[in-house]
Amino acid sequence: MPEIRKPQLIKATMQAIDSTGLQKASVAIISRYAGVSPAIINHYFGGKDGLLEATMRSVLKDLSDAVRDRLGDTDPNDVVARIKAIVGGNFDSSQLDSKVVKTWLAFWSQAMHHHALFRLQRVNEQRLLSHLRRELKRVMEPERAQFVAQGIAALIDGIWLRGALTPGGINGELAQRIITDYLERQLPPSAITEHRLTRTAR
Amino acid sequence: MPEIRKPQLIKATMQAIDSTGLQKASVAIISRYAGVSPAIINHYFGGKDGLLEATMRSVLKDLSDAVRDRLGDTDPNDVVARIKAIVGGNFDSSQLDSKVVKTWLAFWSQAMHHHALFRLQRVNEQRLLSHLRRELKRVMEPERAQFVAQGIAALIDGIWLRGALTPGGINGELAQRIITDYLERQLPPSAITEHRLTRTAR
DNA sequence: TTTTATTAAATGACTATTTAATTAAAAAAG
DNA sequence: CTTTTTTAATTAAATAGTCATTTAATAAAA
Repeated sequence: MPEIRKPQLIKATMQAIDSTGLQKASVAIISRYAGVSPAIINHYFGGKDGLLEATMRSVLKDLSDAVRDRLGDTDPNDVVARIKAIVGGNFDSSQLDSKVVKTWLAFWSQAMHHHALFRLQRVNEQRLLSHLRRELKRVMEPERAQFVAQGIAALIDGIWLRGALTPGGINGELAQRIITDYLERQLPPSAITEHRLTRTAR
Repeated sequence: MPEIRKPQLIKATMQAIDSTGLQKASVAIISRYAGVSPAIINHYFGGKDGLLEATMRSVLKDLSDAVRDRLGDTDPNDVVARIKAIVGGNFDSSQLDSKVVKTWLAFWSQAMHHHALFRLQRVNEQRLLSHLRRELKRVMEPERAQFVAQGIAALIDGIWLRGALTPGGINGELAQRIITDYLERQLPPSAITEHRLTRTAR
């Protein structure tokens, strides 16, 4: 029993949001994108809300996967590389697609009035902070690590948000440069040395 | 002929967005907040779109005013103070109000599908960048000034966006600390000295 | 008297969801 | 294997409601 309809409808939801905005993404329009009857949304998701929640879950999972994959490819002791992996995951090409960007933003504003979406978004927000803090704590005091983590997280979201409004879209490469620059100016000299030694030693 | 209705309806629009979200902010609900008939929205704004555009204009103007006021109180030669004024304006108490934050975010996501709103938002985005760049160019090379301006702008928007999802709201004081810290690490030593001398000299 | 402000009511289009019916697939029984 | 029975998938149509906007009328102001 291959559940083909659910991903199909989630993709259609993102297409609808991309082309007309969440405001006008009615079940009629979404189901038309998927080439099925509107009633099928209720059958598989229990209603429009269920579909929207599932769509957001899907977007969050893709981001989470992109970060996890990149972290898996780094030396567990190379703090700088790991932070760059986290940043890179957030600016992965899968995250820069217009469909995905507009869906993200739509849900971000929607989350403030929808308990379920709010909770999802908040977990995601805290996870980014937690990932960054865990790495930073290895090269600076905890309090400072928390501070810098908030800075990096803000840079990620801010660059992403500003890019969403730019006609050309998000410049992932520039994003990496800005955040790497920030990170290097925050690291104590000892951490940079340690990092380089570690990398050389392997 | 005191045009009392327009600001009244704009305020009602923000109240509606604050309590139910833009999605459900119908002309019926908005006009109920204002205590008038729905038809009056068409009379004064030509339609719902006109009202939304006017509301966004109002929000943008409040931000612009907050920045301009603070810039007016600084020494034109004190670069650091002026950048802090720009940042401070963006985190002015008027900008941290729940009504305003939710309205901002709603329009941000709406702008992608609405020519008029997109243009407004983009002008605002570019103005922040331009303000920052103008100041930074006095203490670093133009190319670097552009780079740092993008960093500060991203930090402002990122902290603001993340704060919007936080139950406690935006922490304006922490925002200033993070951004000031960023700025100080970007300034060449000469600029810091210059700044301090200028301030002492007055 | 002419214009402006305001509203109640009507309009027609669109909303999400439900119902009932139909088709296709899977399971069970022969 | 077939045939029958049961379950799941899918839809067209109906429902009840909300949407923004228009119309026509009334009240107020100029």
